[in-house]
Amino acid sequence: MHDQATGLRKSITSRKRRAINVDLIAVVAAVSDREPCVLTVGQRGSLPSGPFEFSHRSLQSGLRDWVEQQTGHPLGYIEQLYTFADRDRIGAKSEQRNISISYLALTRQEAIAAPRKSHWGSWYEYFPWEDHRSGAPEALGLLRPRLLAWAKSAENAAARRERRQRAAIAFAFDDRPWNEELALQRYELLYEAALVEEAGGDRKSVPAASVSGRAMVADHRRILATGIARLRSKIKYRPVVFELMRPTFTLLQLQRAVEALAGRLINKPNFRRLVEQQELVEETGDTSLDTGGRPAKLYRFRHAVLDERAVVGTKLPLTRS
Amino acid sequence: MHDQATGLRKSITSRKRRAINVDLIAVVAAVSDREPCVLTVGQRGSLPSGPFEFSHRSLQSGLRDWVEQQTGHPLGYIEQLYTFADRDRIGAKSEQRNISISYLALTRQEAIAAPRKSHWGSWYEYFPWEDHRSGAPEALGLLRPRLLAWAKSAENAAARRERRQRAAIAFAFDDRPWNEELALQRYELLYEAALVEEAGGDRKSVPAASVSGRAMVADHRRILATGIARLRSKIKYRPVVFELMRPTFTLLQLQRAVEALAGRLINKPNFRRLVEQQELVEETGDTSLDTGGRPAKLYRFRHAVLDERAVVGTKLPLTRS
DNA sequence: TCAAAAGTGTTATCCTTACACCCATGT
DNA sequence: ACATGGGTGTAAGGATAACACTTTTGA
Repeated sequence: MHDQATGLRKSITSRKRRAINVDLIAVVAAVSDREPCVLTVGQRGSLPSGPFEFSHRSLQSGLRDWVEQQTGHPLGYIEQLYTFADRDRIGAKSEQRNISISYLALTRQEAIAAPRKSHWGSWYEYFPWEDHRSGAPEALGLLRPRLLAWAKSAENAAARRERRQRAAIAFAFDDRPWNEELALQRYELLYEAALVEEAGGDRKSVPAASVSGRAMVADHRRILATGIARLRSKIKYRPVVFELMRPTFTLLQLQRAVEALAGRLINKPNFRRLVEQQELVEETGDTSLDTGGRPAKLYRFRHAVLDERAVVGTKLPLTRS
Repeated sequence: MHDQATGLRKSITSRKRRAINVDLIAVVAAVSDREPCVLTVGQRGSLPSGPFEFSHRSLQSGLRDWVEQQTGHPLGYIEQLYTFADRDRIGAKSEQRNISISYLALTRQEAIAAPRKSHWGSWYEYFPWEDHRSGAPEALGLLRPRLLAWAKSAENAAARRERRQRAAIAFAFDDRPWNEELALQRYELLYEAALVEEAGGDRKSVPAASVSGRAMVADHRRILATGIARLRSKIKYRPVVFELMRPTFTLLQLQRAVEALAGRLINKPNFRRLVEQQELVEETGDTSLDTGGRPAKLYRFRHAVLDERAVVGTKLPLTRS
């Protein structure tokens, strides 16, 4: 049933075989304990994906089918990320045009039915420089001189200054503030500077995986970076975190989840006020005892807010540091 | 050169003819004097569009090619809007799958080379309820009872309440604040309530065009609504208005442009402070005499801001009303 | 008793909003 | 003189950020 569309790839228009293939690809995110995770398939780190086919009722349902088939994981919240095209030369007589439509999906990790060959990995295995919850990560310090060297290696003064400035903004050099939403720009910069494996070139120029992060197949890591950046900006103005939470949770659990996504720490009292004042949650009446300290009130998401207003925000009270 | 890919549409996999067609479609926006405009082609109101083809170097360059070919208009700033799929039944033996990748493009109206069969029309011809610069528009008052009637006509009490509430939020009933960013939700609601021509059904249920707006081909008006909503939210946190301005401009001209896009009035002193304090512009040293009053300083956009920081905002100091 | 986490209160600061007012030009 | 638009100053109110502090449990 799933390969009705493959005939398309065999159509011939001239001497060269030409085909347009439409792929659906998903960044499936969850938060486990305090770690933000992404779902991959296979050994080499691929995001779940598959061709859009005639049997699919819609793009989203096609995506759901593929992810469920490849990982056994049903998807809840889905939003589109970006569509891009690549021209792959497969052989001398064959040229393939790939259109990839990428999505961000949010779930809870325990909702896994049958893991099959799928794997949950922390975001920060792929992007070690993105986790600032315990201060600036070591990877960032090790990347800094290499980025500066890359900037210096530009041809003329203008290009050097421009590279230097882009790196400084994205990676918060010279006492600039860290901006967690620039995850995509940072990956792109590292790619340009050939500091990640996917950029090709000689292996020796790429730092160890603990610094440059785990590579993924093709441009999947770039798509993951897109998803992370999107989610980090979205949690600030839409109540999407709740898609990642269990039905009931404590406020600190909620805070830890947001911190995991943002890769930064949040001021506790201010975060609680923000959440409560926006009426995003309501008490269940129960308390959780397994907190390690004083029992905490349990809350649930007030789904009604989605109807009540065009929600404007869950802004983050980030700590200055 | 442009029809190499059409062979794809003829590939046959079973008894039915099946084809996947990838279309590129553009919302091309400009601001003329005080009116936000969109570029259409043909008599019936179509957005410029065409199939993505093998000869195109990329999706964006394919889009540029089509728009330039159909309207004679070169594009500057482009951003992707959304990708969606539709299943069109063309005949008994033929089924067509259409994937449309939509874009928002910004230009200056005077940049037109040769208008051909293209036409600039005001946004508010298509969406008369969206222009609140002279207070709540008449169309809104006329749509209100029909939306309420639609809400009342739902099957059960829960559905009635839900429709009522959605309409109230989107259209600012019951003294709710008007939110210009909900342009898409408003169009979708009117479509659902069969108050726009595209929804089909009997013509009599649709109000006059001065109330329900000018229809467009297929789902083009929906795509236009998507573009408007995106632009209205984007001007608040990225300096994209400048793509629509002449190289030099007065601050009031800039303000009028933003007001045209937002469909709302802005407080003058606060707007000026905002723009200046964010260092988005610099004086040219010249002044404009054709203002009808005291000569105004001319400014130009400081392109450097794009490099200096990950620009966070041009928030709008909207007036309360 | 102490550690750990829950939870509250207060203050300084900045940004937004509203509004009042003066300036320079053409008719 | 006055209409039109350019341009500045200020003050109230709300949101944010920082931090000090109390409460309740388990070990």
